[in-house]
Amino acid sequence: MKKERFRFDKEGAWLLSPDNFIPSQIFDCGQTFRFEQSEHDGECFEGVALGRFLRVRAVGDDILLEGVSEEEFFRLWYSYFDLDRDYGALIHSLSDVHARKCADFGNGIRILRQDRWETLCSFIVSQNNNIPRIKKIIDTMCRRFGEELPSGHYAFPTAKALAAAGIDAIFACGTGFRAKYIYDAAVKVASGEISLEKAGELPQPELRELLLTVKGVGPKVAACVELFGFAHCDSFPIDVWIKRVIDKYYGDDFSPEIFGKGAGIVQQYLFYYERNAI
DNA sequence: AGCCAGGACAAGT
DNA sequence: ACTTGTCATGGC
Repeated sequence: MKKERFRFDKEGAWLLSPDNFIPSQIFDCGQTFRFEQSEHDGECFEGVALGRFLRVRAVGDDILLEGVSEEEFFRLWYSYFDLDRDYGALIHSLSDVHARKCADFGNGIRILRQDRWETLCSFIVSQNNNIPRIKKIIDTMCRRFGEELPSGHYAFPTAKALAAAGIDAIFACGTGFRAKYIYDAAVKVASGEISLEKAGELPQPELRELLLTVKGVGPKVAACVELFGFAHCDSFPIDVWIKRVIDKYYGDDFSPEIFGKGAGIVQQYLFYYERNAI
């Protein structure tokens, strides 16, 4: 987005008539598990991201990030909301009919560039689970092992904190059989055996290989971590919903490549449409 | 009661 | 290289 489309005042940071930015679609499309709709005028979502409490309000055609300074906006949220990407151009470039229909339906979605550790841990929790329960489990883990913020909310627990907590304490958050997986990921990251910082430099195939060394991380979880944590927008997570989509609209010889560059983003349109428009 | 959920793993063909 | 049972838990 161009710079004249932002404004900063005592209320916070404003996105002035942003393109392809609908909070309910961004926060409620299954990419993040830490935001909830709240009671305010207009569409409003709040939650914790990047170690900070954030409230996002739609005011008319504009979006307000409450209490966010210009410095903080460009340091954290510009990248978090992927504001450099032209989603409109991507949508218009789609030649596949069904994908285009889904993209038009979910045209307010943006792929969040989330914290890598939080993304890895959250999508381990997600396996064979449903979104409301994933949110509940993650909320419990944050309350028990995350740092309390000035706002009274809780940050996502660090890998070090979860490694120190141990399997039993992680299990007690309701994680079930995933507790040992979360613990393994926490130990690998906390010990430095896996550096998520350095992993950002890796090309996608090598990053995939690295992620698969974590117990409980298979192709689907790895793809989600690549897409939502590492901005690899060609990574294409296939879960039970996308399997259904492939069976219904495409076929056995389906390949994400038919969507061209940015197939992972298209996947998100397909996912959102299948869950919300049917 | 049985099935499903943003799956992965181990054991068995 | 594929297929199948298992893994916790809660909601329907």
